[in-house]
Amino acid sequence: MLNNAEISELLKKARLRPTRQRIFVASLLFGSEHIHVSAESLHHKIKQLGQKIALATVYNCLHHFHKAGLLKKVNAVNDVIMFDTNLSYHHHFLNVDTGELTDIDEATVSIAELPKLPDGFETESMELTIRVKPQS
Amino acid sequence: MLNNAEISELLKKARLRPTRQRIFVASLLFGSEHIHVSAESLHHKIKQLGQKIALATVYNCLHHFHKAGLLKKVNAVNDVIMFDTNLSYHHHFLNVDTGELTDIDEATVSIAELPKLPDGFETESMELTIRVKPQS
DNA sequence: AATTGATTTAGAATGATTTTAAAGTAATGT
DNA sequence: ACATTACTTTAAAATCATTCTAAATCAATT
Ligand SMILES: [Mn+2]
Ligand SMILES: [Mn+2]
Ligand SMILES: [Zn+2]
Ligand SMILES: [Zn+2]
Repeated sequence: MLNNAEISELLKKARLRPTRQRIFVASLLFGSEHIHVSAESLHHKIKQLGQKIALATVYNCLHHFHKAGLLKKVNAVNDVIMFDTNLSYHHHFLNVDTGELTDIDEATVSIAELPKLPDGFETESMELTIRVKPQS
Repeated sequence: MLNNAEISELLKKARLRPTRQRIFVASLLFGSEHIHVSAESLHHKIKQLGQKIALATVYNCLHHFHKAGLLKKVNAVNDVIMFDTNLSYHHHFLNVDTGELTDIDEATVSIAELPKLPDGFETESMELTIRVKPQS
């Protein structure tokens, strides 16, 4: 629920030119509930809303937003890269049928022990994915 | 370290015809340490060993072995499907630079609490991936 | 308004995987 | 053994997500 001026401001702070396309994409991503999108899913949503932005631009946009720290890249699912507006450290349910991701409330998971890393390595990120499917 | 007769037996038990190609592929996968392979990496290894099996056959083989419960499919990494000869429930280090997977000893991780699943869903699998990179 | 460098875009290219369809082979019955 | 049958292998084409190319457009700056 941010207005265009606010979105422009947000983009400028991230050192991204507030272009027509970026403003529209950002309006779909930020300022409301956290969501998970792929380039394709976002492109579909844009078309549904009667706008026309090239698919390549959506890819560019998502990657730029990610580099700028506005989006988190989530483990690919079914060969599709998902981006997450929830930047905090958290885990996911993954619907294996649809590929849909749902955040897991971090308070409900606790990892008690962790193994030591291989020598000379450091952790980049850590994610628990619980793959779920409709009860059979 | 299985001989061809043992591998044939293993394939028959899995209701897979013990063809020349499957026997060779199985000999590379089973009977020694647990490994993680992609179709490409396995195909490379086969060529290195002076054998010639079509890449499509390697794909078919891995998928058949997976359906037969001989291999576990691990989350895709960098757009590449990895298969795991370690069938037990376990977690991985993922080298984000190379895509290489390493098993985490299950005894060194413990997940203390888990969230409740969405209604009508059941867990298919659960995996912790610790992405690691060379220390900077 | 002109310049400059970034951005957008359609379309081509890429790379992993899957599909097709034809040729080859394992299993089964005779 | 031989024939039959069903399954498997293979090269090549197709698919699909993503990236690249190069020309057109645009935002920011002078
Ligand atoms: Mn793919
Ligand atoms: Mn790809
Ligand atoms: Zn999330
Ligand atoms: Zn493993």
